[in-house]
Amino acid sequence: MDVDDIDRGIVTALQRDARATFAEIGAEVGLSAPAVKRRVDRLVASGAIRGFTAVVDPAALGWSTEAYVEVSYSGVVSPRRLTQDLGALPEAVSAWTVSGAPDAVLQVQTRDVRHLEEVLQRIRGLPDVTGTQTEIVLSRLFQRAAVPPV
Amino acid sequence: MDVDDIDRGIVTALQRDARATFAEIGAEVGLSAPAVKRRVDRLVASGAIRGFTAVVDPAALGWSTEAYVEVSYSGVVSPRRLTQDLGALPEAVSAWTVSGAPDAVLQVQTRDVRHLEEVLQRIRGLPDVTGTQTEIVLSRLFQRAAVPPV
DNA sequence: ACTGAAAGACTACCAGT
DNA sequence: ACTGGTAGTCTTTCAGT
Repeated sequence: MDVDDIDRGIVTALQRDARATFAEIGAEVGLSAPAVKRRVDRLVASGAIRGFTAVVDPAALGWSTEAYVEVSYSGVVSPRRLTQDLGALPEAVSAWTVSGAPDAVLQVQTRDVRHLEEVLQRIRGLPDVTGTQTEIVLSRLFQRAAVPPV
Repeated sequence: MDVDDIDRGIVTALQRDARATFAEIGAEVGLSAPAVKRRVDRLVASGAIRGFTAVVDPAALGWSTEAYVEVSYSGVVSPRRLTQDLGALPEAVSAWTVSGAPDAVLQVQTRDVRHLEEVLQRIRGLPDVTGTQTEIVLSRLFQRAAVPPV
């Protein structure tokens, strides 16, 4: 599917405020509200837009500790298997494989350090996991949309 | 400010679909639409909800390469300074300080590996930066809301 | 792209605790 | 006083032309 400049403008507007009305977005990109809706529907259907979500302050909801955990496995582990095993952890926010030494990196959000410790024990208890290395986030400097605006 | 179970339910609903109507959210948590709107306004005003954003597939918009960059500085650098310097990079998605060796970790999204290389050179050119260590993301296993649902 | 019907948002006001 | 519900009005959305 091809994404043109108007589509990119719509995506930028929705990244800034996912609850903006179609009329507001239309005013920004020079389109009528129905035309915007059609494009948004198309972007969602094609998968370019995966969804719309609330950006939450974890601390305000009692989740004060965040960490990145590098997980090492013995032998070869498939991405599918990693997704299954690590995705089963409710505290896991995101996971990915990297070009470096660890087999996977995991971002976890926990209520406190004690809770983090408990999660780490659960990870180390997973089959074939040989070790973890954890970096606790001291402060989140900034956090913005995953795709730079046009 | 105190956040009760109904607030947590509203946040969960908005994390799942930030464009849900107040009536839909109300049906889920057992409240009328105006009552939901009042709570959402309060959650936004208090900062518990930072905003609403579209979740985008970077690859579909031509941003195919993602990496985590550990940045080392000479001497002591304040978080304010880090936010300023690293936040000035358009390709920077997020940055944070950690308990380990690097002074800051940076998540960057680029069009391709060549673009990433160019960003790394810009980072190494920042004042007092002594070095970087980069891990390219091979595959994103999963990505979910930053706060586990109730 | 325009129009009409349906749905949603928002404000004001009322009731119960 | 605080929290939620109801009603009325205005805007937005969406399926027809």
